[in-house]
Amino acid sequence: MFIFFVTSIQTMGTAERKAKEKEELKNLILQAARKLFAENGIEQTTIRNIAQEIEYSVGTVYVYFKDKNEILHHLHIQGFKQLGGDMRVLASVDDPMERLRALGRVYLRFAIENPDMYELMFSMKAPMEFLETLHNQEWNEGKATFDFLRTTVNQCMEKGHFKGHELEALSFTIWSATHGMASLHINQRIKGVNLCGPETMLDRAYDELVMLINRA
Amino acid sequence: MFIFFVTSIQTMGTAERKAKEKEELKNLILQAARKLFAENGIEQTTIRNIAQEIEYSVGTVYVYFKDKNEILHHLHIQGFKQLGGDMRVLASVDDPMERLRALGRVYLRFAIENPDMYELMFSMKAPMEFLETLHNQEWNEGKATFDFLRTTVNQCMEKGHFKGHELEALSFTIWSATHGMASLHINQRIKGVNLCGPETMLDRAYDELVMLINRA
DNA sequence: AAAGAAAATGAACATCGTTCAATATCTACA
DNA sequence: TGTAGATATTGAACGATGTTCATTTTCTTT
Repeated sequence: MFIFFVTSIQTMGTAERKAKEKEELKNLILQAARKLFAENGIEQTTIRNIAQEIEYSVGTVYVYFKDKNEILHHLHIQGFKQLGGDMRVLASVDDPMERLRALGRVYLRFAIENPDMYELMFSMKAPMEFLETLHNQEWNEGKATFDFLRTTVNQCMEKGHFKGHELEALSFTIWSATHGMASLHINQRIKGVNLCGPETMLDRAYDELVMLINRA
Repeated sequence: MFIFFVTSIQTMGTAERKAKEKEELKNLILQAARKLFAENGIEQTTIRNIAQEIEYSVGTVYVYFKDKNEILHHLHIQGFKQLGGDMRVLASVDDPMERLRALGRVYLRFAIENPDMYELMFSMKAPMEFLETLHNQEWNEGKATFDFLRTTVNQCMEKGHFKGHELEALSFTIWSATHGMASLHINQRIKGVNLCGPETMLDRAYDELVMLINRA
């Protein structure tokens, strides 16, 4: 599919080096973007800020990324890699019910510690809009994360839990409940609704969910 | 605190009329904003659009509203009034468990039918940021809505359900689960995760939640 | 060393929310 | 009824944003 016009034996060496340099700069942009996100939030981070951070011009950023959505999409993938890593730690937990309960706590901790990243992954339009510009591209990151949950729920079922429930729908319900807590917390919708601190409320609420799940 | 300099007997009449006219124009702006929201979405709706819709200048909008956040906050209140009205219909349902189950369906239907309004009410920063600019102002809209849920859950407890659960935390958990479904649906995070249509998935997932609740 | 390819630049454009001096309209009273 | 003062409305202008692209700079090959 790709045709390279090779004009000499040495050309291939420099071409590889150039490709590596391009990749490095691309990563440098993403790294700067992520740093500025963590420092000032996504909304406050502009293309000009990113360019200034890596000491390149604005136009250069657009040489390496089609638009801001593509940058956000790449960071959204990085976020899923981090969350995936956090979740894989639980692979060592043998009892599926215990793993399921721990999974939600890992998920919630990730959301609380990386609120901007979480919003990018599960709320913002930008990364999904970029996904739509690609043809036939599916949301593999979300799929993989959900698969981990579904597999765990399935193992719970095999052990006799969740009788009468549907695997797919129940997994989605559990995801929804946990995501809902994270979402309401990040979007500051807990404030004013209860008396205790929002993080305490999250822990208590998750305990309630666990109680509901344990019964089934 | 407010001092009116009244210069004649008739002054009060015209002052009232003026106040009413101001109120009417304010409502006209909100009405136009809401119409444009429904037509083109919140993100695509600009102050200039709103001004053009009501055939006033841009500056006029800023005479009646401090900034865009204030407009969004007013519409966010309107949304809660509508949702509150939808929910109050269920006051006639005697059995609290039945009312609780129906409450979630009403909530989900509202979210699906008014996605932009829902986002404004439960996700966007703007209305909460405006709330913070006010002095000592709490999120009364959210409180009132949550109270309806908490009251219902409390009545369920009085009938012997949810033994061992905490009222406040369990209510929040149920809200989270339902909100999570709405949020994932509106933010297009269901696509690609499952095979069936997203709305079918929502119904199935809510049924699973109901099963969990019924057991407790 | 020079020509051609590749990379980097930053001024310029359209649009956004927002401001405010200037203008237009209306009100109250002689 | 006419006029001064209050009130309401205007829209050009500002700064910031994402984005584009003709131009310039740098690198590569011969």
